[in-house]
Amino acid sequence: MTSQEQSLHYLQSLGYRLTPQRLMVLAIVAGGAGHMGVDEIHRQARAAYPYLDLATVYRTLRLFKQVGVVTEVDIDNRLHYELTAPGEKHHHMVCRACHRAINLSPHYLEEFRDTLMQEFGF
Amino acid sequence: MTSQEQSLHYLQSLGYRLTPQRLMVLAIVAGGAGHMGVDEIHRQARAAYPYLDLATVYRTLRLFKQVGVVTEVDIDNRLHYELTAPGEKHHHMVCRACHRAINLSPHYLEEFRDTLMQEFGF
DNA sequence: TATGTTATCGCAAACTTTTGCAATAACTGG
DNA sequence: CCAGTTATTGCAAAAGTTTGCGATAACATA
Repeated sequence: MTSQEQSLHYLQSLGYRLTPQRLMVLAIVAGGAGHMGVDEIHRQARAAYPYLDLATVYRTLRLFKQVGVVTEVDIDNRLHYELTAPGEKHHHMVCRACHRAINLSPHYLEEFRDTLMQEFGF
Repeated sequence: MTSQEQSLHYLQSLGYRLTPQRLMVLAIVAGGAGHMGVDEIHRQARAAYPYLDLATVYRTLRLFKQVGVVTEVDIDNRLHYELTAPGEKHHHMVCRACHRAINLSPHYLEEFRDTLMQEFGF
């Protein structure tokens, strides 16, 4: 069972219905690399499902976030989403000047964490 | 010198201008107890300054937040602001996934920044 | 105090996100 | 498999927030 299927089962177990719209949005977010803007998700979804409404995308993503399937990130005043990776710890850094977001590979974070642990004993 | 006056001086020292609108917004946020919604700030401000525009309130609060005079909080999909607790000279790092916050002393931030500059050319 | 420069303002419009509602489709139990 | 229940959808509109632009006012300099 893929992690996508797990998410869907989880939704169902909570009493939510499995709709084509939800499958589609999940697939797109899962397929994208890193955080995706709502607009981009909508655009991609409409390619295969032309009548899918923006409001539905927003509602779907809000639901996914609520149940923990997806993580919400605010980038330059716009909502972005990415699959929640239970095992993987990766963090974002958003440049305040250019608003570009970068994913920090664990390497630098670990280096940084080591420093923190030395100092604060985390 | 009150902490309000300190904030104003600080703004000026950064090259920002002191306008009646800014004085007003600062006074209102300082006067309110806890988080205040943008709407409420706007309403109160207009009582004394009828032509003050909502957009100006938004811009002012964004500026205050940027320079650290004020803290932004998202409550039920609406922006709220409160005076930043005086004396707080540390930085926060907030994990967007788990929402845990850690305080950083400037020293480690600088060290971390150096690493980032090397790698990403910021 | 007068003058020049330019940050800031008000206004209108754009943009992002949320919400109300009637129609539809997903699930349930028979 | 069928009918009933109700969560979900699409649409339209509202609500919240940001932005472009010309006019104005704050500050610096003399």
